[in-house]
Amino acid sequence: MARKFKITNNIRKLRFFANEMTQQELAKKAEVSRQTVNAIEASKYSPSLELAFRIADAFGVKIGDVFDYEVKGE
Amino acid sequence: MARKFKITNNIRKLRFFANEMTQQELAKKAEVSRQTVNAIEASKYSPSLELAFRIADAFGVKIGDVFDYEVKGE
DNA sequence: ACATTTTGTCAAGTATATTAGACATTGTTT
DNA sequence: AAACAATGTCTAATATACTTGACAAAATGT
Repeated sequence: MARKFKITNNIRKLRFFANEMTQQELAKKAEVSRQTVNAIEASKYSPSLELAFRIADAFGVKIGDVFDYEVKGE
Repeated sequence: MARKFKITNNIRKLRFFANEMTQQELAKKAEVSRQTVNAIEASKYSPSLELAFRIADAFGVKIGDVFDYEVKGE
């Protein structure tokens, strides 16, 4: 019955540790719009796998270091 | 100017090592249609991050063990 | 206090992922 | 050879991601 997953991310923390990189800068590095970065950081929706990779790349980390997922309820 | 990425995957190999698990079975485990599994395995398009996580989960491995990406040219 | 930057948010449009149904092809089993 | 399972592929519909433009709110700098 369609287990539900919730995807979480550490974008805020990663920006902080990257000398408080701005959403705008991240957007530029990942070649995506600022609004999209904002929405993803706020978990409004989850990105495509492609964008997820580009974001990880912008921080120089692995995709698993940016995004994680949890199975909701069991 | 919009670097191009290509996403690759090891689904075929992972199915093989999982006792030749069928696309149908993988589809069921990842709660996705068989056609989608087929298309993704053949790199016709890349999945959503959510589905990428579910596929990794179906094999009991990390997302980076299923998908990888390469920067095209440079 | 004023100006500037950063973030949050909305709406409407475009692009891409995912679906179901159907059928052809290939490989396997009897 | 006939039956069956697995894969490949197409089409049309629906869902979700992503875009631009614009404006308000919050934070930061002078």
